[in-house]
Parts: sequence; structure tokens; C-alpha cells
Amino acid sequence: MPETLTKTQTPAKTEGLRERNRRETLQRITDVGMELFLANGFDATTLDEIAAAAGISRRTFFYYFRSKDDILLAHIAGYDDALRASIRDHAAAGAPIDVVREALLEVCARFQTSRTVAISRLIRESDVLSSRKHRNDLHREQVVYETLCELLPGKDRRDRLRLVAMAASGALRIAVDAWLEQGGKRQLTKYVQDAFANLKAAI
Amino acid sequence: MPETLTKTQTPAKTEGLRERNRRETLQRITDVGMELFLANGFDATTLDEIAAAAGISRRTFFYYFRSKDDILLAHIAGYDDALRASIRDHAAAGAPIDVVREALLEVCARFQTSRTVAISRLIRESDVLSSRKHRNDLHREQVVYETLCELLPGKDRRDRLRLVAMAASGALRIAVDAWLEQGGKRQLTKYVQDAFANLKAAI
DNA sequence: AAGATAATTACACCAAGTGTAATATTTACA
DNA sequence: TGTAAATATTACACTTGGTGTAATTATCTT
Repeated sequence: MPETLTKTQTPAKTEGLRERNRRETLQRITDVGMELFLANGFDATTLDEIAAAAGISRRTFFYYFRSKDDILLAHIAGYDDALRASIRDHAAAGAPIDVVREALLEVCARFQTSRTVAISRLIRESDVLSSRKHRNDLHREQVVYETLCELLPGKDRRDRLRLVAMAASGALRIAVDAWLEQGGKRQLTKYVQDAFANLKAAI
Repeated sequence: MPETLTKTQTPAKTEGLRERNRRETLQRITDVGMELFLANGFDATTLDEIAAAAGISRRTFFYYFRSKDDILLAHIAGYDDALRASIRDHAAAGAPIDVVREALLEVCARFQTSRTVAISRLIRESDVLSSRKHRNDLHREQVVYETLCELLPGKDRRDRLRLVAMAASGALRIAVDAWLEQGGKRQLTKYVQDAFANLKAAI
């Protein structure tokens, strides 16, 4: 269970000092940032505070990140690749929509951590982050679409795959929302299964 | 064909001077704002420019609007109500998804104006506006969901209606995107019909 | 050790908002 | 009609996120 997604994986054998410093600073920023966000909220946490707490200058922060949001984004890194891989793994699951469904179920099982819940709570509290999240949702839809296209070249019409990606991505969003609504008590995968079932029934 | 959605409708008979000024200033800001946006782009247009062009102080702008984005939002005002009304009008169209489909087709026919195209182009160019648009899409989904719930109390399961709203809303988004991609040559309603057909076929 | 490359910083800047308190305008009412 | 209350407008100072630039420091290569 990868609780900390930020943990930079497997430093190369020959890691120079420069590289190590970079990695550590990056880590320190995301850690300290998340800590402050959780303690005081996203909007109430200023960049100066983050920089100070991370022991760097304000300007250096922008050397590592393009914006405040990106700190949070770093904590979701890897998700897209996992999704892509999982879709490929389930290529034989049947119709495109079922392929995506199985893939999402698998990925969800891995990502239903307490950290996910915490991050989601943060997002809900901030307008900026909400907007950012929506962009993320859209991006995920795009990832699904692209992976499907590459997996089923010409087998299905592109237009349909676009709709599949949209519906699946939306179903996931609704499932996650419902899951969070209940405080994450029931299994997330349960919600996902329900969402897809309802989708099939409703369309 | 309501080309200018900003036009404030039917001023009450007994409109005081205060009310009139307010209406006119509001109008002036949205007009001038859109004009500058179209001429120079959203991000490149500063609030000071807008305020100056509208003959008000920067601070007064914030008396009328909460943010720069809201200028654009004002140009889409009324859309939600139209959608709500249209859904109610088509309540007898069959399954929930068909109800929404017919409603969207009707509303789309009214909104495929050159202004819509221009606004969409603006949105695509700005990160801020893109984020805002996604929030708007989500809001539309919510509107659809709520209207469906109120229209079909208990007739269908709530959860299903949520998925219907999501899928329909997403289908519309994809249709509009495709429409804009082609520069708005073909009829928007065509794209919408295709999207819904593909949706049914794919799920 | 020296020069190239990358990281860090200071400093000055811009633009979107917000808080506050003063001023001008409109309205309502005696 | 005059005046007090309500509302609109403004000036001013401030915060915050973010950028440009150029100087300084640390690391790497040879």
C-alpha cells in the first residue's frame, strides 16, 4: 500500500550530491507544504510560510514548483501511469467500458488511503483547488481516452471511445465523491461498482 | 435568437435612477470587458484597463463583480434557467437520459451563436478560464441532476439520475468541443445527437 | 585547480483581490 | 422642500501569488 506517493523511488546507484539535494529539497517542500495545508488550510497557508518552513527562499520555491497547487499535485503523481498500465492490463476484459471499469477498480483499490481522503478534504475547501481538481479530472479522462485509442486501434470508433472515457471518468468521480461523503467507511471499490452498474442501467 | 445574453431584460416600470445607473454600469463593464478580452485576450487584459474603459475606479469594479472571470460568466447568465425549464418541458420524452437529451438539443439550438464561439475561444486560451469553465460544467451537471430529481421524485433511483446527469452533461461538453473544433460549421445539434447516440452505443 | 553547469538568492516588479474609511449620490419621508 | 438614511463610488494601503533578471554560491567535469 503506497501511502506516501511522494516518496521518490529507487535513487540511482550513482547519485551525486546535487541530485540528492534536489530530491531532498523537493521532498521537504511537499512534506512541509502538505503539513501546513492540513494544519491551516490551503488558502490560509502562504508561500512565504512554506518556503520558510522548508528552509528555502520564496524564489527557490518557484524553481521547484510552478505554483502553490503543484505541491498538492505532487502527492498524486504516478496515478496517471498506474491508470494507463492498468487499462492495458485489462485489455481483454470485454467492451471498452468494461476494460476501463476493471482498470479503475484495480487502481482505486490501491489509492483508497487516508491520505487521499485528507487531500480531497483540502480540495473541497478551496476554490482554487477545486478548479484545479476539475482540470485533473479532465486530464484523467484524456488519459483514459488515449490509452483506449492506442489499445483498440480502429477496432471501435474513436468517437465512441471518447464517450466511454467521459462516462467512465465521470462515474469514477461520482463514486469517489460518494465515498468521501460517507467519510470513506465503505470500500471505495463498492462505490465504483455501483456507479458503473447505475450507468449501464441508466443509459 | 438572443445574441446578447447580457442585455438586462424588461426594466420594471418604476425604475429609479439608482437602479438604472446600476444596470447601465453593469452593462458597460460586461460590454467593455468582453470587447477588451476579444481584442487582447483574457490574461493580457488588466482590471485597471477594464475599469478605466468602463469609466469607473478599480475598486468599484469589485463592487459589481467578485472577480475578473465573472465578467465572462455574466455573458452566460440565463443558461441554467433555460436548461431547467427545457428539461421540465420535455419531461414526457421518455427515459431520463432522453429527457435531458431533448432538452439539451433545444437549448443548444438557441445558444449556437457566434458569441458562444468567441467566448469558447477565449476560454481555451486561458488557464484561469479553463478551470472556471470546468467548474461551470460541473455546475450544469448539478442543475441537470436537481431538475431531474424534482421532476421524477422517487420514480427512478437518485443514484441513477446522478449518472444520467453526468453522462448527459459530459456528452454535451464533448459535442460542443467537437463543434468548436470544426469552427462551428456544422450544426451544433448534429454533434449533440451524435454524442448521445455514441453514448448509448458505447455503454 | 578551473571552467562549465546548476542551484539559490535578493530585489524589483506586476496583477488580482481585500479591508477600511471617507465622500458623493440617490431615496424616502417628515 | 429639506434632511436623514441608504447606497454607490472612490482613495489608499495592504496581502498574496507569480515573474524577470542578474548576481552569488554550490556542484560537477576534466
